[in-house]
Amino acid sequence: MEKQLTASLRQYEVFVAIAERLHFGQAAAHLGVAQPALTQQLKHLETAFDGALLFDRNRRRVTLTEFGRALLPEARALLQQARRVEAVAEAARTGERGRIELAYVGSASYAGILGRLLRELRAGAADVELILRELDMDLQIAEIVAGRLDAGFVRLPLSGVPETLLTRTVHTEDILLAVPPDHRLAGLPSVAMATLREENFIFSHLGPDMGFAACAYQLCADAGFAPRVAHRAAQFTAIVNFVSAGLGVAFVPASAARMKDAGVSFLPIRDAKVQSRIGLAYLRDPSNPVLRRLLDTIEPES
Amino acid sequence: MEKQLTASLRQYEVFVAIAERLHFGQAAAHLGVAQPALTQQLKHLETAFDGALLFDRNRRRVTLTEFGRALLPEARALLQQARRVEAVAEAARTGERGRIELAYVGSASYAGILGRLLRELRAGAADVELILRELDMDLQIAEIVAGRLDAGFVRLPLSGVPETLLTRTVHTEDILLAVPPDHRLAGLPSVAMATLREENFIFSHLGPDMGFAACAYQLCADAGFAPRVAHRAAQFTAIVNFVSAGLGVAFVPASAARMKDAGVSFLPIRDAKVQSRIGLAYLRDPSNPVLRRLLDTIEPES
DNA sequence: GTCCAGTGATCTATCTTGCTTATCACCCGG
DNA sequence: CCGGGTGATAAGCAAGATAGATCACTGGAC
Repeated sequence: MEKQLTASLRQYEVFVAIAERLHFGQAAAHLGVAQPALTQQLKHLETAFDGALLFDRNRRRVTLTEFGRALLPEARALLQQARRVEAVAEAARTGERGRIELAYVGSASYAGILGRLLRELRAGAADVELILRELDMDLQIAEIVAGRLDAGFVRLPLSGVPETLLTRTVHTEDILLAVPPDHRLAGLPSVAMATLREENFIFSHLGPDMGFAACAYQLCADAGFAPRVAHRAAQFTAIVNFVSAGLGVAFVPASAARMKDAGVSFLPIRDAKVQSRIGLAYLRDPSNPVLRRLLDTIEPES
Repeated sequence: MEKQLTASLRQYEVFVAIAERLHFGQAAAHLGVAQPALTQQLKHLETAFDGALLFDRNRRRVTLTEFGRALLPEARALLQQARRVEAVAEAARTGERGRIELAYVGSASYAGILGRLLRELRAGAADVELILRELDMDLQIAEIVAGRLDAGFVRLPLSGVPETLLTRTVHTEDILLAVPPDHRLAGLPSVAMATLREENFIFSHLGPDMGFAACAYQLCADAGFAPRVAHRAAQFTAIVNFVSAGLGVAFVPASAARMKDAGVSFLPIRDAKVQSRIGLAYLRDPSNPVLRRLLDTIEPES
């Protein structure tokens, strides 16, 4: 049980108010209380300091004692810090200040999500510490549900996740077909899904019901066939490498086409009815004010 | 009427205590109160912040929310400042810290008073601001009585001063006779008072009942004559100059003999029964803790 | 010298705050 | 399913804070 504080903020407030005016009545008016309250609070403060007087009260004139003069700057600093705490509290409460921990799937970084995120977070002169890491979407979901991660950018859709896990689309892009340099389709301005029925496909390692793979399967299903999956890879960089090596063709998000890798062609799909969406996944009713503010900023109509 | 503070030191104290242990019971024990008090105080603090929760209380485990985490360092700083105020108060109360305004008569500076004063004030790692000025003793007394000066070094004795003005002797020294180079006594190892009856004297401008002049008159009275005062001057430097010019002889404190001015001789007085004393003059029951401490330091038996 | 306006201190009643004890509600390990 | 551990809640009490009325003293006006 450590040493207790003996004086209260209120008492310092009274002390400083009197010291600034050297007049009990005016100080009382400033603090919005009756004058006897000041006499009493000040007396308590003096008692806390072993009875040492802070003011000489000559009935007619109030002056600081040397003791009071020595204490005044420290008391002012204390009040300033108290106001600062409350200001920080207000900022932290509204999410203008604080910490947020986010993750993103690798392919989100191609889409310019991260730069936009930083811009959103800094909006309104906010002072937010951002902790960011790349993580596969299945791990992200586990971390978010476990409360170890505030939110994460994933490829939609999700499936088989708790209903407390919500998502909000933040980016939508077309799906392109990546073909090797020597492929029969290479060089064409675009392709139709129907012509792909017999192709060998490189797919993500994730199942057919989540993320980008779900969109890819949907494209094929819309065209009336099931894709023949020749290989699987975890990242689009790897998938594009596979395509480059001639092992098959692959659906990739448009942003992944920036990788002009070894002559791989990225062809628009004329009759694609789905696009790939990147979304922010988070738990319903987030307790982190920074996340709440981010969600408000991203889509104010919520 | 400015913005009021909404939370008390106690509430921050409770918040920090809980945050440091993440356990209400242990925090309560640390603060020396029962556990429900913490629940209540914390709730008050949260209410003050618009109801934003500072902790997640899962019955089984208490964890800081992001909001609480953001607030914690500021709250710690606030408590630290509060402890600092109390430490400064303690130092100021005991006079280890603060300000003191002193004066001294010019002749006190010869006697090494000022260096000693500084040493006393710095004793015990004290942090004291010293404001020091040279001032004639009559002005010093007026300033001290008016409360514009904490204390002053003067030549004793005083007379005609309020009985609330006390003095404490801090230095005692012999009185010497200053004679011109061509004086009949110049070069003698010492003089007797009886041989000075017919001399012309240079005296201080102050009356015969105060300070050094009082001692000088006493010397003559003890020898059975009244000195013939040929000239008066305010400072001993001027007096010695007069002597040097051959206008007369003068009594001076031994410390003034350091001025080896133009061949003036300073002769011990064989039969002197009085010495000159420098004293610190101050008002009874000084309110300035630094002065109180100085008085204790100078003469602890008071 | 006397009086009066101004100002801080004091008194008292009332209301609020903070604490305590007792008890409840809930989680979790055995 | 039970029992230990933990935070929340409830009720009562003591201390603290405030308002309003009044007192007591100062210092200037005249």
